[in-house]
Amino acid sequence: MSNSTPATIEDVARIANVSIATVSRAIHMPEKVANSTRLKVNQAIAITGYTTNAMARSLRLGRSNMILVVAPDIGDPNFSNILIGLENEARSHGYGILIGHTQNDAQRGLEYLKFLNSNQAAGLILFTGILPFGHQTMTARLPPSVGVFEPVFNGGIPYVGVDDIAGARKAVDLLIAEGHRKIAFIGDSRTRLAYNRRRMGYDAGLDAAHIGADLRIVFEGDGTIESGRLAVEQLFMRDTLPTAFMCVNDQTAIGVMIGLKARGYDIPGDFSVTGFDDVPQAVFMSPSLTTIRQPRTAIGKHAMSLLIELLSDGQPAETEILLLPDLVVRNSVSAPSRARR
Amino acid sequence: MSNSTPATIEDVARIANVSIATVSRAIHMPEKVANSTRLKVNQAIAITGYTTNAMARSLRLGRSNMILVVAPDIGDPNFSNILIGLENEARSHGYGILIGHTQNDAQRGLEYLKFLNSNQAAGLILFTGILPFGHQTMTARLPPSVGVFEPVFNGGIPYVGVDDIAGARKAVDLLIAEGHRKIAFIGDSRTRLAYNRRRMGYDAGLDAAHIGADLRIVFEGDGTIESGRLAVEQLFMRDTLPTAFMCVNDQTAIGVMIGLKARGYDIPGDFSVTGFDDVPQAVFMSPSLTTIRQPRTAIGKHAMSLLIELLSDGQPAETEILLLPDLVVRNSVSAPSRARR
DNA sequence: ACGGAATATGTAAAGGTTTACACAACATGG
DNA sequence: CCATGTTGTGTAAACCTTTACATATTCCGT
Repeated sequence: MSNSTPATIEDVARIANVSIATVSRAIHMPEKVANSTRLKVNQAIAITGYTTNAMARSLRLGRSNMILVVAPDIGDPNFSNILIGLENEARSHGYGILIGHTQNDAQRGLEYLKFLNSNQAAGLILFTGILPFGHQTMTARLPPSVGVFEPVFNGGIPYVGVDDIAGARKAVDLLIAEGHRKIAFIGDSRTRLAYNRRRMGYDAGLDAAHIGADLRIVFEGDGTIESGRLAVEQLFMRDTLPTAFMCVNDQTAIGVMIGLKARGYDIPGDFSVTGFDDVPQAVFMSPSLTTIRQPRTAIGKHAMSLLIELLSDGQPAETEILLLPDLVVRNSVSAPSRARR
Repeated sequence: MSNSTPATIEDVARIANVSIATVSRAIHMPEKVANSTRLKVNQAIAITGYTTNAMARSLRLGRSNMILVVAPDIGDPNFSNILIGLENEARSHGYGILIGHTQNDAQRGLEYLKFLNSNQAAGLILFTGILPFGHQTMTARLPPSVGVFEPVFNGGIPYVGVDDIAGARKAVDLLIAEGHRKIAFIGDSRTRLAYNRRRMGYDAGLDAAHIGADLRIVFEGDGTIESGRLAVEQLFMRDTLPTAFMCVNDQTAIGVMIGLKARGYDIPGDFSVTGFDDVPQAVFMSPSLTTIRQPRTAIGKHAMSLLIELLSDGQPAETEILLLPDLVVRNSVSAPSRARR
């Protein structure tokens, strides 16, 4: 019993006095075996401590019960909570997850492609634009896949993301409600889908409040803290100062806050600032950052359940799932100071 | 060639005009096959795009090339960088990693134990005290394992951690060098190894400077932000105020800073504060937190390489690897104010 | 009571790999 | 030139599971 080698289905069959086929059926199609038999088998399983050898099973079935999650950066604070969502959902459907990170290295990506080709994963969860998918040959063999945050190719692969437009709209609406009319938008790269969508939310919000767009206070950058700080510097060299900064992400917002504080301004007394993402440190900033929270765990959950659906049906129910992000009100926003209003 | 089903060893054998055994040998024991044959096989592999079916291989070999990493909390900011270290090392030795998190739930832990029993992982990386390892029967079947941060059982399983004593010593030495003599120690639970070790570093540092221990300024807590804040409150109810707070971890230090700021004190003007861990937000605090940095990536790397060694040799070269953490000097420490010195 | 369906179980093949063993070819030393 | 060793390759078994097919049993309606 406390043998060193794990029990096989044969051990169970011998003890239950049935064939191995019956044991397999008792486990996977319980309704197909007689009650009495099922009982015997279950007892034998309890005695032996038998667990199905996943490798043999996968080999026979031609697919594994593992799902590969490939992300560019495991250390990204956005990642871990999504992972939790992914993992919970996967486990509850009998799948395990396997994590790979490419560090944006094409070589790495290729390795994972190989991995997939050797049938080691039944499905793939793909974070924003990672794999060197130029290779048409490779993509042909890709297992069922789901993207996270942004669509992966032109076609085919469904994805789960966040409704950036609606999220950005919440931020800009808050600022407008507080009385701001001159709201700067500090973005990252125009090549990024998130930028364009959040910008659309920003534009729509201004439009709805009949505030004309002012391109002098709209910036591009690269989404880093430094890029936020730089945007502030540039703004102060011009003549049109905003009363609020709406930032494309929290990193940028943090940079903006640093820049403003370095110039001796008070937040939110002199300027209001909003972010997007709600990274962990947002709450530790002083003032704590008002931002739009990515529903990370939910994103993970949805992405995985979409993939699992794909795995069984073959057809995606929908090709795009956009989750609604929440506004998290903290202390970086207030009414504009009379002086500069 | 661009077939939908992946190529098998048989396809390669047919094209190279050899037996499948030779193909296998050409791959895994290249020195055992003739040069000419190896060439033919390699060409055939290139043509077919063959990759070994990992499941079949694992089944045959009786072990997988996957390593399970079990952690209580994937979202822990300490975790991701360790993961990077683990993953890099694993991949470079042909292993993949597989992540499970228990969320401190015994049921979850049990599931992973089952997983291990079904031979799905060749080895195990275990973060601080996670699995419900009371079950002696279970532990008997555990694959080669390595702990991270703290030893897992009484015996047997080697681990990789950080030299807490030396790390704490660096912090206390810095404070002493700055001129502090009344240094509070804000700990978490005495049941935790890290607490005891860091406390030892603290004691040793005071001792070396011939400063008598003052138990009125030594606290226990639970390692959370709130617990740090609470310690400050308690201190102010007594009469013996320190000039510096040495905290068992960054969370506690953050709490201490919040508590002190809430009372209107300036850091480091009125009080100096040190942490331990260097969590990501440490640098974003104001003032930024002087702390002891966990060499996270290195910890991951060492843990994995120890495990891989175990996997091949069976015997651990050493049973404990302690890495030296670095002091990260930021802005939360200065000389004590004259008034309270 | 009989034919046929429904139910329950067993037999055996297949999935892709590694490796013990067998065998062939060839080299070496006497 | 034979005995022996070395080198390279092939054959076939084994790893553990699932499932198509065959077989045996039971049940039902007529």
